[in-house]
Amino acid sequence: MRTVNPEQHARKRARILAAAAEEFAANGVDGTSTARICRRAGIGSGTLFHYFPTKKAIFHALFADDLARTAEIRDRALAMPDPEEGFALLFDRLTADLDDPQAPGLIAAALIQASRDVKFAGLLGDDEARTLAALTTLLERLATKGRTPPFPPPRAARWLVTVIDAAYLAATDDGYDPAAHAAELRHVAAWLTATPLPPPSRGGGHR
Amino acid sequence: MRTVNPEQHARKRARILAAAAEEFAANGVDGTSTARICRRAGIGSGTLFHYFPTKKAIFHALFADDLARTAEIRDRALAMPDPEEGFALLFDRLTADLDDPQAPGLIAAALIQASRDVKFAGLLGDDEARTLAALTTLLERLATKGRTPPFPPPRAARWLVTVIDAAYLAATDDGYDPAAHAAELRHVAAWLTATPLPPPSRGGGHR
DNA sequence: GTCTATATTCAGATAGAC
DNA sequence: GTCTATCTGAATATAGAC
Repeated sequence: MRTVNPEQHARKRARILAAAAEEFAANGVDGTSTARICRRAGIGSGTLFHYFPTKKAIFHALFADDLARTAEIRDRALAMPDPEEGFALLFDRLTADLDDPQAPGLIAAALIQASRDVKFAGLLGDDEARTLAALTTLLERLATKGRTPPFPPPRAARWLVTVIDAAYLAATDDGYDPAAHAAELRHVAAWLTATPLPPPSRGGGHR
Repeated sequence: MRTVNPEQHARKRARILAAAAEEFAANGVDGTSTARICRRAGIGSGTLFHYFPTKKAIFHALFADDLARTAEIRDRALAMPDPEEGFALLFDRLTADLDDPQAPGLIAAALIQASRDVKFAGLLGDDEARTLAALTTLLERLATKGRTPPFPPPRAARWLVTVIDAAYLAATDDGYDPAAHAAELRHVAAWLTATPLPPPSRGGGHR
């Protein structure tokens, strides 16, 4: 009998997700029809529902894949003996997609989805809570080394996340220069955390 | 013959817009049916389309009303002899809706709409460009008084707007305290602009 | 009320692994 | 040769703008 080829399956799944991301980023969840995703992915509608049970599930998968990788890096950062290194690692991850032109649209779509889809809200909320906790811990460790940010660690962590989110949104502006923007963001983050950030580790984004 | 009562007309129009704002903020444009707006506004669908030609037009009106008032205040701020006072006035306006729970949803809806609706994108883009220009001018005037922000005025203005946008989005967090948040935002803004901001002028928001 | 758009289903066709 | 993964496109039923 025929068996499932995991590699092939994963490839096609990724292709569908890429097509869906483009559509969702441009038109939101409700503004995207499954037919458009199919057309862009070059498949029939039956195939789409062979890989994902519902349109909502496609959107969930798009984020779940990403959040899983973030969780990994978060743990790695917390396990590092040097908090400065850990902080830099996590910061790099959180800003890795700054040059992804789809980011603003996907964030907007996610915001709306979260207000209507409890499960999805939990997915995002959980991740955010863990990220805030990790950043707080790292900032507390840095504080014992004499680094005192303008706000107490939990609030500094909150503002850091806020500013990073803001940086993603600003990618909609015209005349947007990812490199210059990233450099400025490092400057703002350094002030917020009283921690100089080393130049970004080359190696590129991850999507 | 029966004539229109302008006051009554405006009242009902405002009521429809309020209902629409609530729905759009929670479900986005595509996720909101005109039927839901009608139900919430307590009117029939015929009435809705008597006041607005299309669903899109309702969304436009929601923002156009607000942007017109912002434009007014922007001009007033630029005309002030003391740039510090002008800056404070404009800043207060830009942050006036921070305690509006609908703000995050409406911003998300606007982001998606802007990517699909050229006219709407123009509406927002125009306003943003004017606001950036006004802030830049004010920061330049402040610079001549010895206030030197961490970035040159156009970039400092850009970051200020970006951070304010982000502050609106952060209003989705639980445990969100508008007052504390606003105070911290003032601190961040003061650093970004090298300008101490006086305590917010009481008088409340405007929506 | 009308008329269009669209998520999801289904009955079937093809083809690779055993 | 059989069994199942994979894929298709028409059919359905429902919702929603106007």
